[in-house]
Amino acid sequence: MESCPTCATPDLAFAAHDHDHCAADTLARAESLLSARGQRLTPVRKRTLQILLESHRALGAYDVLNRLAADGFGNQPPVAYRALDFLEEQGLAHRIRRLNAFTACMHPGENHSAAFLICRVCSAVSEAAADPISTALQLQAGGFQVESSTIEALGLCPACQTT
Amino acid sequence: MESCPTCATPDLAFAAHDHDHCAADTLARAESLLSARGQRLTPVRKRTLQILLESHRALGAYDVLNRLAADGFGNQPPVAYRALDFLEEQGLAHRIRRLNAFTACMHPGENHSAAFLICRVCSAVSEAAADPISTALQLQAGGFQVESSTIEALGLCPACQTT
DNA sequence: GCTATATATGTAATATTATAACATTGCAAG
DNA sequence: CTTGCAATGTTATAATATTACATATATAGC
Repeated sequence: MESCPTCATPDLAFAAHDHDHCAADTLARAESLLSARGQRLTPVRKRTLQILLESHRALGAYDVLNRLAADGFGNQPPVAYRALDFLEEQGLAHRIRRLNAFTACMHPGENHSAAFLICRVCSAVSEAAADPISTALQLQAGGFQVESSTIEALGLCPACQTT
Repeated sequence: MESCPTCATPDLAFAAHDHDHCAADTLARAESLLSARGQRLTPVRKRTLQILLESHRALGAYDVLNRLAADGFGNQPPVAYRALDFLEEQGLAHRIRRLNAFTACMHPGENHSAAFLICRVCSAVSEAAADPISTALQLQAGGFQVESSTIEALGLCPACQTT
């Protein structure tokens, strides 16, 4: 599947863009990735991903759960957590630890460790390239062997700095 | 106050060392810092810091609370959270988001943004210099203005790689 | 020393986030 | 088909965190 040039912009989340297209494109890429892996995007999982894709924000598991329940799925926590955990394992969603919340991955299939930029004003969450940061981290870590890293920045997105 | 050369070793937490000395030294530095700032290290706060300083691990707020209660302090969550929040504000403790837990700061008074190395085997937590990592992060962040960052690595400490 | 004020602590109640355990359903390979 | 595994539903509970308000203690100003 071809990657959309607009959607590949690094801080897409903070820029005006055709969001319907952005979400649809990401969902399509997710479906294709999963089928290539022999994994199933079941109704709850698909709906969960769609919910996350509606905005470039992080949603709490219970927010997701309420949405799912409203759509006729189960309304107990494991329903949401299982779908979210699945999406995370498959690299289609990320957990934002700072917020105890989840956000859709905007670059599914790409090398997956990401750094997150969280705007404290508009709550948008954007992914930045983590590679240079991870490299710096492993360097500082010395003899410690890094297996997975959490890199999250809280601050002001370009738009919210001026307002 | 003079900094202890042994205690200043970067991955102290993972190395064998005179821990009583390490803890006492850090506590003394904390007291001197606070008094210079006109802040009070009250009994609960001091005890909380001592509890954190007993090991190079992160403790959950409720673990701390149980210890405090056993020592005759209040046994409701705010008792622990307030002490921990105070210590964090003063740069004497850090919250490890990945673990929903807290750890004593081993370099109080120094430039206070840190990166954490968490050993998944022995649970030791060590601080690494965050500056080079923060620099890389701000660089990748582009127009986003980073105000505070969370940098945590999960992996294997030197000792646990060999065993 | 007193007293007023601000700071800190105690406590009750509750909100929020997350998991364990087990029953049921439904798809899929043989 | 049917057997087995993956996914979902549901109940219950654990773990983490905050709000709100009452009480106590320290300190500065008198």
